Amino acid sequence: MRPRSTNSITIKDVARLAGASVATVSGVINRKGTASAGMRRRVEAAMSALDYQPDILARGLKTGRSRVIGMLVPDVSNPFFIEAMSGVEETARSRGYSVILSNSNEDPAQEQANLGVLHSHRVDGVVLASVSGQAAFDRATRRRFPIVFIDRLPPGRFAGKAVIIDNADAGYRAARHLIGLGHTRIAVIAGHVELSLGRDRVAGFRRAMREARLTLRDSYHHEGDFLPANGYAAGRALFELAEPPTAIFSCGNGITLGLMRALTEAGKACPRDVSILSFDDVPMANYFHPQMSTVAQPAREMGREAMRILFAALEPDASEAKPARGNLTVLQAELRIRESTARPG
Amino acid sequence: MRPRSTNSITIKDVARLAGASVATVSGVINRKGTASAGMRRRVEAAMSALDYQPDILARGLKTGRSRVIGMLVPDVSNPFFIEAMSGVEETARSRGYSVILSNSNEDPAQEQANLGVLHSHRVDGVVLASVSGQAAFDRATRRRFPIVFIDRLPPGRFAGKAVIIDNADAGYRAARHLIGLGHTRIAVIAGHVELSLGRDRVAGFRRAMREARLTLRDSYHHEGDFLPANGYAAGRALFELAEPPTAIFSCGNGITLGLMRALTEAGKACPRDVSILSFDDVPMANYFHPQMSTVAQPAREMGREAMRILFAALEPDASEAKPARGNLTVLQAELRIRESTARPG
DNA sequence: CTGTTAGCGCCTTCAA
DNA sequence: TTGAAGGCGCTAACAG
Repeated sequence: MRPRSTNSITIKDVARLAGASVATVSGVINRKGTASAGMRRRVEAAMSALDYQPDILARGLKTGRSRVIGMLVPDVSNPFFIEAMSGVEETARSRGYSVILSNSNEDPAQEQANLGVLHSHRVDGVVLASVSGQAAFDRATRRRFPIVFIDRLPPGRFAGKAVIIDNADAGYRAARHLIGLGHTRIAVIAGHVELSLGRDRVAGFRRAMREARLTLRDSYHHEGDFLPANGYAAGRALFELAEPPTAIFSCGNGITLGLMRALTEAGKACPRDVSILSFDDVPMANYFHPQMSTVAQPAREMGREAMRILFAALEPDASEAKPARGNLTVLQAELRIRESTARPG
Repeated sequence: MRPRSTNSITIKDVARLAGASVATVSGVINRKGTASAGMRRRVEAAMSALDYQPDILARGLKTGRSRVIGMLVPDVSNPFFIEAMSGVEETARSRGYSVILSNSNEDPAQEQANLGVLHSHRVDGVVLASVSGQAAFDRATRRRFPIVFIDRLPPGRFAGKAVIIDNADAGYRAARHLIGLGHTRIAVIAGHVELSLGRDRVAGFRRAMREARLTLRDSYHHEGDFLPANGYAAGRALFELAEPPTAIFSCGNGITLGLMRALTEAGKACPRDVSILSFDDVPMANYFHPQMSTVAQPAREMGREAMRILFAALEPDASEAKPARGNLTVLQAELRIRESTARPG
């Protein structure tokens, strides 16, 4: 066995240099306030002289807490998850935690495996954007670390904690905006309708249509996943219609990308020929043309909130304990109207 | 002290259920091949029955290896780093390692702090896109974990490992492309010229200009950082010139974003009024207009390569040991010509 | 106020 | 082929 690198300095080295015992050193590290001022100063001097860093692994072995939390997302290149991750990381670090980022590649098996790895690392908690809701949740439950779901709710009965947005409302308001502009031929490109988030967006959308006594023709309704390919295929089909829609609601940023390409290839212009309302506000997209009108999810805030909930479970005694809300934290999406939506030609 | 969650199952539980000793179980976990076939089967059955996951922290304490590597970048929302990180994560996972992602926010102090945290977590190695080259490297050296630098080279004498691209060549080819198109009034918006990567891009660019007997006017040369604000400011200045450039070389994707906004506000069209050649190929950008001609860095490959180098240092005996190259791995950028560059009006 | 010490879960000699 | 025991660095009793 290869020993730990020999020049790694331990609490013993600090104790020796400071002329104290390891317990004393440990005490000042953890601010137990049980050491005299003089002693504390000597210990602190020794620590910085040696450039000592406590071994969190060893500490974790003793305390049962690793000070690491895991974040597991389906797609690390999706700006939405990046933004959420950024919120998680920022909040975690402010409390002295680190984040292991894990990618499930939209693959349930991968998700299972990664959950196992996170367990192996004894993460104190996990923020999970799940691919395969139910299964993951069952296993996760057994594994016994707190999980906060984000963005996607596991199907079926769900008793865990989650931070999501009100997708039905978001879909509803999206439709209202388009309808208010005067559109009647409105299409929707949905993502995974097996996921509640996918279903809800469409449901809210349909409700607004119904209220306005508008019908959503079958040919104006596409389903699939959240990837550009889906948006592209749907866009092509839509633009080839004898009577194409004058407005399209795209349920995800990936879908929108594919849709934009289809639009270009069809020789159409947005919003002149067709209005496009997208989900997810991708900062970068606002530098290009047309600047997208979007239903913006507070991604970073979702990450922060998920961490707050996790901490509440991890450190129930922490001062800023939140009043115990329900298990579901529902954030509101926000309509951001820019250039891509306009009155019908 | 709160004990480790009581239902966490250990190697002892597995040994008991399998009717073996912990040493035997440890042997089959680590494939030492020292247990009988029957025993091995019993142990494996017990492990899966109990859904046992070895405690990597405890293992690390013993072996001195955490099976975690750290990745520290200046800006997690920059697609370039995301892409690189993705390559790192993928390669790490394939070898049984996890990745702690850390954000220095372009702040040297933050970088120092995070390096300390990573050390505390006893990461086996670090992939670092450094903000403050020299200082970070000094401290890092003392900390004694292998570091592979990526993208940015620390200034001054540098003896560590790094994966970068040939920035001078990239700048050279960028200029050649614009010159070949017939442009003579060519501007460049540089990033941090304190960083070698920033300097080199401009140097290569200038060389090509010189060779073509073209001059780079002072008013056509802007410096700053890699953020959109810089691109925006430079763009405004450029477009207000009595004789504005017909082509602009932007040294980073962030710069390009700001530049595009300035372009729009100036009422100009690309490439009709001005050609724009950008650094960094951001996949998303190709769905918008105009599709960007770019000098594409192999970001994901840089991440992968950095991990390979790290593994070579971590596990020198691994079969796929690379022939010992120098410390610097230089990848080539690739010119991807799309719509944003054309012959001058 | 400070020192001694028993483990946390695991891996690895060393004996049997 | 298997079992017993020590110790990695740290924290928290418990003694002094």
